[in-house]
Amino acid sequence: MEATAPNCLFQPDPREPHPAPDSNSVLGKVRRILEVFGLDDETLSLSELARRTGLAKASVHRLSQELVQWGLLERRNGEYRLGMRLFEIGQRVPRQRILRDLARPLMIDLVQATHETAHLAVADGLEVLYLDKVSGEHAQISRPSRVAGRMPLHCTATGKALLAFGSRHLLDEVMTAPLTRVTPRTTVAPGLLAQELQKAREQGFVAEFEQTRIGYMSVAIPLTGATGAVVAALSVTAPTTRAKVDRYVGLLNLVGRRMTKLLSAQEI
Amino acid sequence: MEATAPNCLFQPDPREPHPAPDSNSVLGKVRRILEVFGLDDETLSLSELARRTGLAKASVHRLSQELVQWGLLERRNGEYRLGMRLFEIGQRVPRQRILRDLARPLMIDLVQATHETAHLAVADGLEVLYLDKVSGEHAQISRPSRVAGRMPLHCTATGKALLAFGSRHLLDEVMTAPLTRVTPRTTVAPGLLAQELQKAREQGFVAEFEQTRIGYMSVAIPLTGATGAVVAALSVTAPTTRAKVDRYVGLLNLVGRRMTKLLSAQEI
DNA sequence: GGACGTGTTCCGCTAGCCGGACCATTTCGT
DNA sequence: ACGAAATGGTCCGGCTAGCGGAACACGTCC
Repeated sequence: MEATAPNCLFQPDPREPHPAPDSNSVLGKVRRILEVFGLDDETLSLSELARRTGLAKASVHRLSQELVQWGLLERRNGEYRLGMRLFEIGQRVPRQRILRDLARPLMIDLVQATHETAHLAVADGLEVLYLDKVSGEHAQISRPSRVAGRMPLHCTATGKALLAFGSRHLLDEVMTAPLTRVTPRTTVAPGLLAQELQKAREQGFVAEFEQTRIGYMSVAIPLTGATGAVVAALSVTAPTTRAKVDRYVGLLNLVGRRMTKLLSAQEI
Repeated sequence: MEATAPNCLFQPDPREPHPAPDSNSVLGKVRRILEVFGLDDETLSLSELARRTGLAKASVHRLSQELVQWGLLERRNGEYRLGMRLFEIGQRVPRQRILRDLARPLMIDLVQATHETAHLAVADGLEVLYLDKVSGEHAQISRPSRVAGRMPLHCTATGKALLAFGSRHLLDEVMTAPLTRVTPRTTVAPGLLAQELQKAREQGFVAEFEQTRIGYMSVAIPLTGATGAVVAALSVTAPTTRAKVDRYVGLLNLVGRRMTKLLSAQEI
């Protein structure tokens, strides 16, 4: 009954969200193939695919053919890339779709009231996973936050909200792992983080200044589901020069109450 | 060299976008498992999964376990549902991401100018696949169009645009298959459809009235990529009572020109 | 009580997967 | 120009991973 693979010796990424990368099952190979496509690796050749996955060229060829037939992979003059059907199926995942559909109108309200950017995120592993993002009209240059992007839990406002109001177990996991420094102002001392979270629990919200990206700050609140457990977090991000924390907190609380009502009717 | 499976005898759906459903390979089984989750089937039990896929219970059990470990499936008190990682990988598919990222700001402009709903779609099989949707503030009740949803090519404005300006091969395929009637006003006569498409080619846009949904009309234009080929379509949908076709056409053409410039710099 | 339904485990058989070796092209490199 | 070294693609015997019927342990409903 001991799942969660025993291979904890891993350099590249300190504790990834889903363990067990090596497995010579067919599914293991398929997994490797689909996951070597990075966020910006548009296309990969067959040889490149074989090299990165560590699989035999013949195996990659056979499996890729089948994946193309399914639509999970596409072929563009000899190169492979992720296929449209992957997007299609991905849009069906209920946890994401329900949260998104409920939150979207409220996020638009938030953005219209603040002219800044709103984020919706859930915890996945030791990171936040952004489910949606609505940008304000203020032209934002090269903001790297993107939908389905990830960031550490301990440096983002949404992450801290999920930690402060989420399960004890998750917090313990974060505390035992080393806290990576994302910017010079990122909280990397466990004690300090604990203080921040305690303050958050008292205030009901989290504010973070330049801990994720220099020049920007965020305010976040937790969103609770029908059972009362925290299921997601909602945030407003703004340049520090324009930061109006009190206003963001007021608006977020307003939106949060509406969201709680909507979520209590749903099964998440 | 004869790919594309020889099993053309299929009742359930007249020509589905991706052929070859039966295959006793591991990937074939996984495909069945992931695709029996309908648009609204939140969760399925193991037995239900085995029943719908036609696979042995033990096989479903084993594969599902591996899928849960990967994150493509999630388990909620005994029931299975599509997992978050599916959403995450799906957001990476380049064709969708590039089109969406480029079109999103322009779609927001469109919506702010019209207060109606904008759609971005591509052709997939004999259907349009909606990549994105931006709704106007006018409260729209129970509009079933959703992101990653599908509709026949021949009844929607976006679909007709993709047919009129797309590849000859695609048009032939649509013409040979029977044209399903979605509403009483749907064009089901091939000759009439051909006329509509010819008119569209002359005018540079497509308008459709209540052919997809009673009470609503749409105007669409094609979007051309770097090579000059049509890669997607953009539309405005409004209740027939508020329809201002000329205005929508003007705005769409404006946006279309900007989009063409953006797309010509990208590789789609 | 038994007759369902569920999820889970076991285990021997076999077919589906494996991957080294090989081939046909194209693209270098000097 | 000419190999050298890439590339994508195919073949096929060996073997192992996957298969699925059967049996299991629950819970639930007449």
